[in-house]
Amino acid sequence: MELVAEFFAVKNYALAETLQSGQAFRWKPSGAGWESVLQKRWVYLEQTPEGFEARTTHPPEDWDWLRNYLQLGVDIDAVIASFPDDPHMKAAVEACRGLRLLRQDPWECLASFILSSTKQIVQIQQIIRLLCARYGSPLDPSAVHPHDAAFPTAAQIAGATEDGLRGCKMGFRAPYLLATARRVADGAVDLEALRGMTMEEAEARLLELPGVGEKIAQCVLLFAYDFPRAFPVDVWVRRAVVELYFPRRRPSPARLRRFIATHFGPHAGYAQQYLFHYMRTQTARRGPRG
DNA sequence: CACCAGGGTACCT
DNA sequence: AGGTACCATGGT
Repeated sequence: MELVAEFFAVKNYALAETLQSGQAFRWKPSGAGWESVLQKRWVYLEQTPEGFEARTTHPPEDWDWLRNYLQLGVDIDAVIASFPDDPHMKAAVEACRGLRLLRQDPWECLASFILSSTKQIVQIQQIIRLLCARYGSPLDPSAVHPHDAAFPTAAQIAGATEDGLRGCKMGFRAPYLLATARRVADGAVDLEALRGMTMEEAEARLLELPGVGEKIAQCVLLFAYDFPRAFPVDVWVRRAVVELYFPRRRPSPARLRRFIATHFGPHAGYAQQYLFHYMRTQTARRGPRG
């Protein structure tokens, strides 16, 4: 078994924060870096002063799959420069300059966020670990960690039972994941077709799926597709926007939606991720109410 | 023990 | 359109 290594030069890429920022759930610390499984490949990443080093099995013809996943072509300074010029966004950027958005596989992203509802990130990671081990295809036995498995396909989950999925600790989310997996597996929904749609069309398709509401739809649009204005609003982001921008009187849901849709600019999704990270690290272990 | 977690759904006004 | 109970599970 042979490992292949490659160096990537990149500035302002906060690798650790990005991989643990609640977008993707399969990265775990390993040595001086991080490891995960992308598609059918085991991957290791380690930050260096000039960028980072990547290692993988199965010599790839090229590294485009990793460049795309890590979004190395994004000019993060231009993205940050597009944020609204207000003290709250400045503080969020200062808290972690270099936080990035990943570009994930649509099915893995969709399934992962169906499992995310009212769960803490560590628990989502645990559920997905069980799901992959029990339903995903094992990687090549010559891999670095022969027990690692790919994220299960929609067809693999569609072939499971609700009780079997509940055995992965996902509770009431099991019937949602099962029903959505069946719709994807039988072709009732084509996740690839969403790439050519407007954000509104793509969101409408996602909202048809069981267990997918506005928040999860926005997560998939932002983390798996190319919709930079998608803006997932979870409890942390809602708290951030309300406390920072509406300190006196809490806004009506309609007012809040209108503000979010207009205030954060063409890269609103990045702004959201900075606010999420800022809020979560500032108030870590201090309790939700601060 | 009470409360919370990258929510969605059914059902109420 | 806006509000609420309920849905499992594990952590604090």
